[in-house]
Amino acid sequence: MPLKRATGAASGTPAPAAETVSAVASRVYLAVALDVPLPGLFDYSHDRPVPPGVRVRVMFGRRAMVGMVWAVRDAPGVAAERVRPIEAVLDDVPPMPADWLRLAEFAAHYYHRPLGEVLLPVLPPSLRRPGAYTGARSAGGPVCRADRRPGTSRAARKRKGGADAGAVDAAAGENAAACPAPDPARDGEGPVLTAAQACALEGLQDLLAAGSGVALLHGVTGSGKTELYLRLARRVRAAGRQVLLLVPEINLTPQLEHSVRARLGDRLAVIHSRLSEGDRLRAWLRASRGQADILLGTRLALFTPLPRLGLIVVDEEHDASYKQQDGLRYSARDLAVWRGHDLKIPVVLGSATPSLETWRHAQEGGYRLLSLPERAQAQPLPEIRLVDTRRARLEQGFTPQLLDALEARLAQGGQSLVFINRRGYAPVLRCASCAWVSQCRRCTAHMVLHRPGGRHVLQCHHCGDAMPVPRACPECGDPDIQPMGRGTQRVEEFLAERFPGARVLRIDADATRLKGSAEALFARAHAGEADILVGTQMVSKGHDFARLGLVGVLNADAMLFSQDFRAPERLFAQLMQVAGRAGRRQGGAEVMVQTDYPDQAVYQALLRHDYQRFAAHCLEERRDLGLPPFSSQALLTAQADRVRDALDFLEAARARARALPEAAGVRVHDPVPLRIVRVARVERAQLLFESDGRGALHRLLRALLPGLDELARGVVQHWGIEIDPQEI
DNA sequence: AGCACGCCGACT
DNA sequence: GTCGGCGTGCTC
Repeated sequence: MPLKRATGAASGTPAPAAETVSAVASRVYLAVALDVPLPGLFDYSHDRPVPPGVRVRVMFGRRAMVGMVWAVRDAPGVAAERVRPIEAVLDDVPPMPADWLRLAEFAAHYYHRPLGEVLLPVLPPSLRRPGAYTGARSAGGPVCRADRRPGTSRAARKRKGGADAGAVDAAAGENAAACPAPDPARDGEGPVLTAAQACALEGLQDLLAAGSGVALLHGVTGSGKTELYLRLARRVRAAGRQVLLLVPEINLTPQLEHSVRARLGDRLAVIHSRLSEGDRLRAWLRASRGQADILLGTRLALFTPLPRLGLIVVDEEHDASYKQQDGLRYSARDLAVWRGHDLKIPVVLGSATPSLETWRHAQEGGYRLLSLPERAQAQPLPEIRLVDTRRARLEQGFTPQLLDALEARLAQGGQSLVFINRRGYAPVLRCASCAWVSQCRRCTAHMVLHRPGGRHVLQCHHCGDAMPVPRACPECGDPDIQPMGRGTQRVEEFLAERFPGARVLRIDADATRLKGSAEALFARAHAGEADILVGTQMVSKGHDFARLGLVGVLNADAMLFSQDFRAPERLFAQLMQVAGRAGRRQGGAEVMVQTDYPDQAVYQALLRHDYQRFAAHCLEERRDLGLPPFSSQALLTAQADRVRDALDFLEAARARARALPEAAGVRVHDPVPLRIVRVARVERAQLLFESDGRGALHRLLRALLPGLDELARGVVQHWGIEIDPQEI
């Protein structure tokens, strides 16, 4: 053991000489998880054991990193001379609790990623940057950000002096736990429940009484699911426990935050990725110390330590946003169910159109099914009409029927929503005389025409590349280049021209890019400051627009013929959801879906608002084809300069997989290029693994994946594994 | 993933 | 003569 190093290395943590001496005698090794894409843990030496779940600063190669202690060992797993000392033990927050560590361990194992890639990225950013720690305790506030401006860090250091409060960090959680302080004045029960709500609430309370289990709250749009969440939350809190309330999108937090505050008071914290670092850390600390009773947030909020967690609610559980699309590709909904099971606490999944995975569990009795078949305020569901576009004379994509309906609503002073799931002005620009189209230089995709405030720009939605619109065709010089098709901007422009008196408001990712603008736009929509809303799926979720009486859907068919076997399910959910925006407060609402294929099963089910039959139909199909939820899938993805290399790698991986004894019972499909082969000059391909049993699939991956790096070397830039992929 | 080292082309 | 291109190799 390198004695010399023990004294020399203590630069970060000055310790009295005597302590150093005794420390050397009891040198230990800490297995540390680091956020690097390498398997396993890394051993560092230290003078005394440190409990798992404590952050440490270490040197890794040439850079300083924040890692998390996972275990204490008496001997290193690598040659002793390679082991370096811990630079500093970061004690600004208490060790991460055991249940949190279990959750992360499960996620790492299930998604086949190293522990460090789970443990660290899910922490607030200021807790994982090596420079952010100054030794100042983070009690009560924005912490020690030494890497920021000197002024800030001085403030932090000043805080440290007075704040011996920080020394009781660990105790703070328990203190708060002992005295939940709900405001009795605000603890009213809220509106009178419908019979169905009362019945569902009873079921949910049984679940609470039982202490654990999963319930699916299947309620049509406007049936008052939120009201039930609030009542449950109130009960859970009264029992001294915390509630985690997950929503799919950031845009849905303000509305729910408002409801929660109004009914349950201010012991609420909100966590999502658009928060500033300071706000995110403060919310995280409040929740993890038990100072907040309700934590409301998007998928990343799932990884907040909650010492008194008593209930998890996943609203709109079917929503694809719960699946993280980069880094660790976890499903927050699935992990929420796991966390609930692990903690033996109830989990409530809510949706008007549950995912087929969840629906099957509910059908087979694994989840308790609670239904709200009617709207809470006695409003009928909107009447849905399919408008056949095959024989219609379209004006800018609109049928005369839809235009008439818009006009009629305007005359009545009602609000309408035109839904088109395509942002920008036009999806492609085309030359009238030659074959030129606005192709992205770096992707196998068209560049989309955008007209922000009258300026014209071509923009690639896949790589973000932008360029000015050419005045004439770059190929043949013809000045006649035309936008083809339409997106939200063009629809907005058309409607403003067509209905000069109407106030048209567009809400999409472009209009809400700036911080706070989404909230402002939604506020205007809610306040009735718009007669016609034009929007993408962003407007279709969760919002409760009081005067909205008409929904028109353009271009729904685009989703109909996707390669993805989940496309019909998603289209149905999407349409049910957007239809559900209409007529929540008053009757006579209508939804018009323009389509070339009115006979398709999806549309027919939609007409009848018949989720159950549609789900049964889909499940039958899935069962016949051996698709999820009747099988488990994993996707091996590869990226290379040329798709040929990616395919070759996947082919080799497939050959290797098939040679393994673990391949029994696992279907290994053919490698295929992705539909959009090239994005940002990188070409992609994938290989699907499928198995009727989850265990067999994971055993094969466990045997296969460790060898793939070797196979990939020099052939592909990157490869990855995605468990339970949502898009294929 | 970073971040080094390491060998071959166009510039102050 | 150097700055710098990114190939490949390592990180407890």
